[in-house]
Amino acid sequence: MIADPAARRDVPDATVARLPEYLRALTDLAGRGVASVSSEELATVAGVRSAKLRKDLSHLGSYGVRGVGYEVEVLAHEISRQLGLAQNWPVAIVGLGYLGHALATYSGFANRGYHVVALLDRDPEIVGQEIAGMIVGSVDDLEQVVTGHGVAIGVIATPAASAQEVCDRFVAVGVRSVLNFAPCVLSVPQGVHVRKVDLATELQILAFHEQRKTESVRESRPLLEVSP
Amino acid sequence: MIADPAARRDVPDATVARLPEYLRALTDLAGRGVASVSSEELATVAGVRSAKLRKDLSHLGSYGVRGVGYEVEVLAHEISRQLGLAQNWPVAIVGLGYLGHALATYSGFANRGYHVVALLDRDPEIVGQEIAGMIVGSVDDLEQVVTGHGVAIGVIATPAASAQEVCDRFVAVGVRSVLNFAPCVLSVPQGVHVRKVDLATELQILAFHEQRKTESVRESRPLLEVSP
DNA sequence: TACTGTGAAGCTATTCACAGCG
DNA sequence: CGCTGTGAATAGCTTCACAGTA
Repeated sequence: MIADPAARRDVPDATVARLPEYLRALTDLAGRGVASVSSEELATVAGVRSAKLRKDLSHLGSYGVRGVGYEVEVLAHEISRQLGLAQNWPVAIVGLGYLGHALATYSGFANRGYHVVALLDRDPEIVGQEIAGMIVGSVDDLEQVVTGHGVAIGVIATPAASAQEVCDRFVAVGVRSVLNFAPCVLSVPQGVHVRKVDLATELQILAFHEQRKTESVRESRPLLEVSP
Repeated sequence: MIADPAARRDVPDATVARLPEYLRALTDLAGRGVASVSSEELATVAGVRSAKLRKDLSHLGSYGVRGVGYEVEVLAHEISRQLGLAQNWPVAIVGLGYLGHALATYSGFANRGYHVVALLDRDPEIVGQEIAGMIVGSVDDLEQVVTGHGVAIGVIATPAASAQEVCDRFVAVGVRSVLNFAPCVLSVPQGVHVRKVDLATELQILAFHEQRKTESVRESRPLLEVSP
């Protein structure tokens, strides 16, 4: 085995997706003065099963003490490091409708390793406004802003019709990570990461399950058969 | 077979999670006057592989024509039906900070089978304001509002500290589907569905990958070779 | 022919259950 | 002893490849 703490093991995507939640849980515990937790306790706070938590953490290395548990500070620091939260990533937000506005003022960003360095919009009514202590700039200056601030992550909160164009411009000046709130698929070259969040999608998934619950109560019979 | 409410592994979760995206793609195509698509074309618009699309659709039944493709209208209708979008689910939003505001005005909801019937907040400064054509009510009236409008889905956009309490009150008056934007884990009884969206989580996942890219550039060596 | 629908194979993720260690 | 870390077992998801069909 390798002693190098920076040794890059392969961390599964499913695990990566849960690390922020573990970090959030650990931060909560630290705030309440808890110094040490078992996998069972931490799993409860994070909303997963303890076996899954232990397996996930095992991909990062061995940061627990057998018979005791995990030191909250140590583990929080390690997860932060792996997520790269020490680096204060410069973020630019394009599109300052209500959602962009919400993102710009979201304290969760500043507190967790991100630094919103630019707000851009196309609408002359919005350009020049002050939001979250920053002046909204024109999307025309996107390239200059990205280059000037070394923006690493681009957030797209525009209508769907503009999203691909904004994305292309981000990519053209070197942005390789994009968070897309517009309800459309973005096409990007290899090596660029896009994550998509669609608020309506989430509601639709809930509605699917809600409908099943309602149906099974109404019909009180299995959904098996449909005659053709 | 018995009408066991737990006996529903009909449509896999992973498939359900993609149905809204397929529907969005189909709606786009319909808007552009396209009447028929192949799985290849639809998959491209939806951002997946055609084999996955076909497998997903096969869980809903057989709505394509071999040698031809899918009729856009027919397939859109079928997915809508399965997602329960004909039912115009009544939704209540609690917490009208910027995010709640964004959700209340999000046209994606009204257009896709949801009906926001109530906005509630705790802050007397916000109660009484008009947002998206509705008057914000007091969270004190939550029970009355939920019962009166038959709210099926509760959206929580409050700070983390209030989220569990709001959730408990939703559940106590019969809400079984909750969309949680607060950065905390909600505990709910069996049979209640919670979906969580955390904006900071999404950024952290991107940052993880961004960091890996940056590291591998800095070190400029392939990820394979690790000397033991 | 050109496409869908689907078994089967391959992969990834989760859970189990216990060895290993403080 | 109690708890972590992990191989092994299981479950779930994706991809392949082609049989089946309008």
